[in-house]
Amino acid sequence: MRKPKGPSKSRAASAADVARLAGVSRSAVSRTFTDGASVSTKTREKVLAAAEELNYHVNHLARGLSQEKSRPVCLLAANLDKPYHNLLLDALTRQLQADGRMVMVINVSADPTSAGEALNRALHYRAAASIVMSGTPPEEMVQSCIKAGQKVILINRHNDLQDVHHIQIDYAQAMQEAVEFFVQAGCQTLTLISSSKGTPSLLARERFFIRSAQERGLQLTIWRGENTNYEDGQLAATTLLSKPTRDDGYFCITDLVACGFIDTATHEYDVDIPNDLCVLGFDDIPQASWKSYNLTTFAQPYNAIAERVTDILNCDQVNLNDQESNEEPSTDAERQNHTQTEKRDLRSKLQATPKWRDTVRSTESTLEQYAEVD
Amino acid sequence: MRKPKGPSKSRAASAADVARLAGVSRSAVSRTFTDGASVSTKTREKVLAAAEELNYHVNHLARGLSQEKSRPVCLLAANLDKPYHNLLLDALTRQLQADGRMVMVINVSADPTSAGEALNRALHYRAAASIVMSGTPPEEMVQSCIKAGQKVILINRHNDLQDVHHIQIDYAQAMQEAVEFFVQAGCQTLTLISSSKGTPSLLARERFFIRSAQERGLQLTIWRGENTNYEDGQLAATTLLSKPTRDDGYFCITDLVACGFIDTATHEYDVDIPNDLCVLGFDDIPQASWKSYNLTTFAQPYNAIAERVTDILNCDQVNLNDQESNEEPSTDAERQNHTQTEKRDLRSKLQATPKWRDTVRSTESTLEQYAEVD
DNA sequence: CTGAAAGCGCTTACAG
DNA sequence: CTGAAAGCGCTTACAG
Repeated sequence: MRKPKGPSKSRAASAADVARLAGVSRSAVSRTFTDGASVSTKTREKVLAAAEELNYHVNHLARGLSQEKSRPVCLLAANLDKPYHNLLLDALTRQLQADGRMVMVINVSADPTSAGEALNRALHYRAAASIVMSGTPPEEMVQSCIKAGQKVILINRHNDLQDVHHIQIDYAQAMQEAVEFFVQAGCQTLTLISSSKGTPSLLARERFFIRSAQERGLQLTIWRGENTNYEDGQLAATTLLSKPTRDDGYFCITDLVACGFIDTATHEYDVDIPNDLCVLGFDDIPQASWKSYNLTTFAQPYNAIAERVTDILNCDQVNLNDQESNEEPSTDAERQNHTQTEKRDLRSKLQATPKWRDTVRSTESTLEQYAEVD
Repeated sequence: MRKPKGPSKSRAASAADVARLAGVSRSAVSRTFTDGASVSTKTREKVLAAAEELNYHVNHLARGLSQEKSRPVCLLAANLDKPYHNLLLDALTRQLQADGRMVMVINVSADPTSAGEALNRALHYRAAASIVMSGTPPEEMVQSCIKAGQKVILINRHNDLQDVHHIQIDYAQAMQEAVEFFVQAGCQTLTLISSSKGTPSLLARERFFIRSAQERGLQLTIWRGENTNYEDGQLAATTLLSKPTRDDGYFCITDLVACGFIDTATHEYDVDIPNDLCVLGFDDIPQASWKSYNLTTFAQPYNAIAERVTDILNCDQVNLNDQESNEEPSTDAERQNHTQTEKRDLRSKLQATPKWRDTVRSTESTLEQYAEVD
């Protein structure tokens, strides 16, 4: 009930206020709230009491001016209405928070220039890092960020930029397993339902699927819709199932496409999956396990990706572009090698794991081989 | 190729650097990047050129120390893997960004204490506002935020806290329309499938639905699952459809529940919707329109909510808790009234709009009355 | 362990 | 229109 005196001008208390009330220097206050700093128990308690009374909270905005760790991390995300992106966003925000990071999410709309604008914002807020899970920022913006001392992490979107960190899924193995699924189910002819969007991960999945199908000597048709959404799957079904002959198996490049394909196949073409034909998806979105779909698919390693991100953030390894490094200079060959190795390690860890469900005809052996993981 | 001299210590350029290069004072630099400030064209151009060369970007972290507008806004969100939350998050981040705000998303997990921790973070980062779309932060934390000069906005989660801004949907009307749907479809007995979670918006929907059903003299059963997810809908179907007699209509408190209910009803109980029974959902998540569900539901006014939020952020109306206001003092009655009016206005604007689809038996008249909105 | 001082980058009166 | 100066809140050597 009793109101405390003093500047209640609805301005938050500062370290100076606390110092005054506790009768110590502002350095002492600062030390009390700094992890490894040396303060006597007595001082610390006085400070803590004063802080409590004034409802003091260290201003991380100000702290960020000198400490890199309390600077924000930017997350460039798009398609926030799509399940895959949500799952990744969920995993990333959890992990980054647990790591003590403040994460600012930048919604990168379909507008192709917005990724650049987002990176610009990241620059303005002195982000410790920019994590790109959607969009393709222009190369010069990425370079600006790196020059400003920022780490840039690209998730599932390989390009040839120097000095950026990449986190990628090993699509080669997943696509090989995908083809194997179809083979086990007795499929001879396949259709790959993809998109002409041409994002890096789409292209990678396509390439490896095609290669694996060829290796297995299967006949493969490729169909590409505009996007990778439910509607694209519907259109694929309408187009492909009207043809005089149907294939044995259909690999949908995303689960969303698979859901649309299955719905139209089932409700409009009276197709019985997996008896008439086999369907496979990718992403393991929640809907894939819904009864109407029960889709065999591949789960992205969402949590592993998120852990990778914090690993990268926490290694204060000198930026690769710091050419005039004053550590023991290594030869170009060695540097190259080290980077190579690191990339390979990283890649080898992130595997998409198969989720066996009922849209591919099963055989006992495969069921065993690909037991549900969790 | 040629490297510029100077401190390329991978430290970003500061206003001082720019001033030096341009041969002007740092005030001039500051003014050049401040909207209404007065700088001569000549100075501005020199500054701009120097800034360009040094790749200078105003440090918003530092700016936030004195300017409220460039301070971040915090968004407390949970269930980032659920469609409703994604749609709202999408709308909010878009709108806030368009308004020039930096938005930091805090993932409030199921842990009940995490909402408080999140608000604590908001305090540390001197957020201009905290927007709560999930979780129930403890009252004292909310008060701390407000005392620190922060605006607190609660979305769809009414409570009795003073001085916080509320954005709410008018569930009364939506629930009345829901009951009307069932009546039009010829239903006499209804079941309300809800959850025992007891969040404010759930309770409000329940209350108004019950009231409307009573007004219409319908027989109503209430069933509550643990949550409001797909699995809860499945369990509801298993439980309710095993009973000796079934009701005519089932109102699912969320679309996710409705999807689970429909899937189990269709695939396990061989129910034909809407001929055997009618189903209604709430939220209009993307899956509601998928062919397997084609669910009649109510769309949350996502964009209107987001616009409301920025409206609140941009009105610099003195905080309501500033009791010793030095404006012309108004009577308590007047203040009260004003707040009331504002709340009513706000509420009247945000309506859930019905989306007519095929899970309720239709009659021509209702089809006309509730034409698809967009 | 502790305090005075300089520094991080900005903005905003205040004189000119 | 312009610059010197004080202020926003913090941290981090530097002496003691």
